[in-house]
Amino acid sequence: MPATLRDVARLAGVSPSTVSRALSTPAVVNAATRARVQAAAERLGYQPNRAARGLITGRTGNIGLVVPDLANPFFPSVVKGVQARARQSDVAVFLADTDEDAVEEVVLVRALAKQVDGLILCSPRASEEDLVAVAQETNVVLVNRLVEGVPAVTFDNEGGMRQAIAHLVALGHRRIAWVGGPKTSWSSAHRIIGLYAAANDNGVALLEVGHFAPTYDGGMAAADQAVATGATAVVTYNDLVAIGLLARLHARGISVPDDLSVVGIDDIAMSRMTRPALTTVRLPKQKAGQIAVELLLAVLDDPDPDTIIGTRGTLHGELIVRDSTGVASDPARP
Amino acid sequence: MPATLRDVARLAGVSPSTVSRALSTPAVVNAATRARVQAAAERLGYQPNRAARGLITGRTGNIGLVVPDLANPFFPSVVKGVQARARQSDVAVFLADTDEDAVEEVVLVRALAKQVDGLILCSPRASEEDLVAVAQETNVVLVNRLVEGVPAVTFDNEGGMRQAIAHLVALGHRRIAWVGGPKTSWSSAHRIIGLYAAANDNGVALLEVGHFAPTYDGGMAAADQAVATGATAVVTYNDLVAIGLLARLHARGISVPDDLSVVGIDDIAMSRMTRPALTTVRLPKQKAGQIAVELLLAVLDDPDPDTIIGTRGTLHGELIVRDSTGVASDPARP
DNA sequence: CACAACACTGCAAGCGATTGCAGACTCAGC
DNA sequence: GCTGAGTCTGCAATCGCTTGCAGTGTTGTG
Repeated sequence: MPATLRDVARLAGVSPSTVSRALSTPAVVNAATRARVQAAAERLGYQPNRAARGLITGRTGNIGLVVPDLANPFFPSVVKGVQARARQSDVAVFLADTDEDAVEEVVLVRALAKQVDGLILCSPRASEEDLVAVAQETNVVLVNRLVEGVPAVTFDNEGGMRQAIAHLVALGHRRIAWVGGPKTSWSSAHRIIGLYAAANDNGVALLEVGHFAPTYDGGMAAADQAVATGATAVVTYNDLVAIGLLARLHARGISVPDDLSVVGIDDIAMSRMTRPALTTVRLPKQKAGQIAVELLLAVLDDPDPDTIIGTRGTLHGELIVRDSTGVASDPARP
Repeated sequence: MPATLRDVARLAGVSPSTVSRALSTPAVVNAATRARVQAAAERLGYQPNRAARGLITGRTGNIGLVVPDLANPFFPSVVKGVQARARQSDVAVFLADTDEDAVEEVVLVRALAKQVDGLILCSPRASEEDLVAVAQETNVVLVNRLVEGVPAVTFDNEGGMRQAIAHLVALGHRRIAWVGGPKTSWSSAHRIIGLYAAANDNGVALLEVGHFAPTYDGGMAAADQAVATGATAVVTYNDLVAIGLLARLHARGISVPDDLSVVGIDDIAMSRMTRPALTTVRLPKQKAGQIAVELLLAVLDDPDPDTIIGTRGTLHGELIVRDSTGVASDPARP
């Protein structure tokens, strides 16, 4: 039913090969012919059949995007960034949600790999070995995870943590608690490194309160332990955790920021809607998605390993001060 | 690099056609041969090339999913449902986000249509005519929107609204405000119908306060007008709007539910995290995604228009009572 | 004016699968 | 023992497009 290359060729009075060239390698065909072909294509509303093209070129024009959990508002933002950038380059994106399951993730990735030119793995939960293996079979770009030899776009965790600590220190905080994310989380591990560095530089005591699910309930679970540390401020793995923490603190009658300051990370939309509104480190999530696509496109055009190693983006966060942080309470008071 | 049909054929000592049949129409080939072929395929890790198959069968094994805005937590839930169900049937899903733009939506749909066997349009913003046109060119299933002759899965808006009103009436409310969604929203239009029906049956005065963006800011904007109606309770287009409304009410020192009760619709994850936690009508969002896939799959298998007309799912909502609703305040008091 | 260089265009061979048609073989029935 | 039905299997065409190679026509140069 839809017009084929032959139809265009017939209408333009040229051979199919000429049509093909006129459309995909315009430079190589005579200007007059090209115009005729383009007019014909236009008139017929010709759209090349992707399957046929893919069959011969080996490229599908599709990319895959794998995220751990769409219900976590962090990821939809990244997805939007990917979508928008991909559309500009006329590539379609397959989306897959792994439900935070590292095993499922690898299975899904393998399945998707066959149907796409490349994959963007956002905050993958899989092991480093698995990721390296996958990266060898397919074109892969990582987001929010760094693995030797695999192109990636990450956030400057250390810088973000430094901003958070500097802010808290300026408010007089000297004992700061850290609520960690999942044990296997790459970003959780790296955030704490930045945190220690900043804490050391500022003479601040950092109190770790363990690992929690990156969710509202995780935050609820962490709250009491965070309070028990005697810290005057707490930094959490992400905003969702901070929001859960806020809820539990309120339930216990602990006032934020009067008794305790809270800082999140991500700046999801919800964070400005809480009471008090959450101070947080804003991560350029959409931007990350966008850059990831650009990286992937670059890799596809030039799969030279040497070039790839260099292609790595680090995005900087920005401290957003809202109402959940205030001057340190007198630790002697309560 | 990957094994092809020929490779399998060579290894099994049969012709490619036999391999093809052994794998996709097992019944038609001799048991012994079939076993040999399957063993060979297994050993080579053979995976049929989708592009090649698609070229000849005209089916891609992919479906497209179009949503207005992933940043609205309602949609990720639907997407998850679609994903999960699609994966079971080994179909991949293309995701597209239209940014709430009706024009962009149609463009995107047309572009996607070429690469998929069918489309799921979730809460489409496009006009009825456009949707009908698209449905004629492609296999389409609608979610949260009804258009004559197009298979769809929708929510029982009337039933949901009845539950909300019944709840409020039981609490003594007799003047109830309605904060509408976007003018072009199908569900907004249908919710108000249900609302009027329920209001009439219960001798309740329904006060409309106009149309607002389906967002937190929309809710903020609507709050003062809702208060000005003198209603003792307000029902909003969705939870996001309710949450924005809650925030504005709090800023104005209006207590919920003491001074005013608030009911949302959707039950997004955020709704249990607000203060007070939001009473709302829970919509089975994931389920909707799942059913939509099943409908689409059914349509693909049997594109007979007569069958299609019948295939229509209505999902029922469930009132979730939390803390934003209480007994009606004495209207004379303020 | 002859010849080389160049710019276009067309032919035809695939890419990897599916499928209609016909040939080969088996087996039952007479 | 021969025919006909029935069961498998293989041949070859085809889906729509890309691309190496060869052929044609044009232009420039000596």
